[in-house]
Amino acid sequence: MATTREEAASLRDDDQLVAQWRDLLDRHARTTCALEKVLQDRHQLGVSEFEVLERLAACDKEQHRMQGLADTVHLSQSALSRLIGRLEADGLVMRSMCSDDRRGIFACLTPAGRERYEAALPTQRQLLAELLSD
Amino acid sequence: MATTREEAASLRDDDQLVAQWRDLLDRHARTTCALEKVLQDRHQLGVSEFEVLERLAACDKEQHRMQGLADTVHLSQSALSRLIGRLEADGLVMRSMCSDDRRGIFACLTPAGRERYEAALPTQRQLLAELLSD
DNA sequence: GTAAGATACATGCACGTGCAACCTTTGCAT
DNA sequence: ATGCAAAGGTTGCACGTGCATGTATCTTAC
Repeated sequence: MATTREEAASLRDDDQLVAQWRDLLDRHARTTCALEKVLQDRHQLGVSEFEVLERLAACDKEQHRMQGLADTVHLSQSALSRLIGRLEADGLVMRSMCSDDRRGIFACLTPAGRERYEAALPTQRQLLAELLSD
Repeated sequence: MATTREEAASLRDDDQLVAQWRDLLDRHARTTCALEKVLQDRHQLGVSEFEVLERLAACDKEQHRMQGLADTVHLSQSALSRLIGRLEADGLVMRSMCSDDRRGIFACLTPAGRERYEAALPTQRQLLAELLSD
């Protein structure tokens, strides 16, 4: 059967869209998998854990709310709550109340947390450089 | 303290690398989350399920081995085994032996599977178009 | 032909995640 | 002041995933 010019164009668009989508999936899977392994092996940290530590390390003085953190690392509220729980159990972060809104909870790095983050940092950057360059 | 020109350049590289990484994470999270919701709501399919159906629908005659599928959709072998199990339980795919290598297992679409895939296709493409364009 | 190693798939298990339910606190309306 | 909805955070639960293991089959070397 014949194909009109418009249909052909729309097919090309579709193919290009799918290619873009698969490229995104490929990149994400490769990078995340590799990072997960190396961070876990060398520093006992998962990818999400590292991302959270990075946000906390960024603005040192500022305290970070749970909800805000959850948004920036694309985790559900509950996932972040437990993640912070794990980090706290490992002595890497501390929870503290915020006095002006007593519903809120602040998370901040402990010295051990900062140390662990800084140890893991070069590992992560190097892997990113390898895998995102192509 | 002073910063040499080389250090400054390396800092810029680092920032750019991190920006690229976060952009990847952002895009992936947004797209995957939205897709997951809409595919689940409207077609009772997860993102991975849809991806597998798409691979199966692509070359209709050709039979697909489990391992090959696992690689193309970035799932572990066990994850794919169970995913095919779910699809099979839903009547969307069929497993069949391959006679030349009796370790291997073929997966192929059932008519119901093809129907479900084709029903979900426009939904997925439209969402991709919305979210990947920016 | 047989034994040893490799490959393909399935399954037990531990773990991280999202959703929904819950509790506390806050803000707003009356 | 009081009641009521909304927001922040935690927890019970179900589910999908990866890793390690188990079983069957294929391959290679002797």
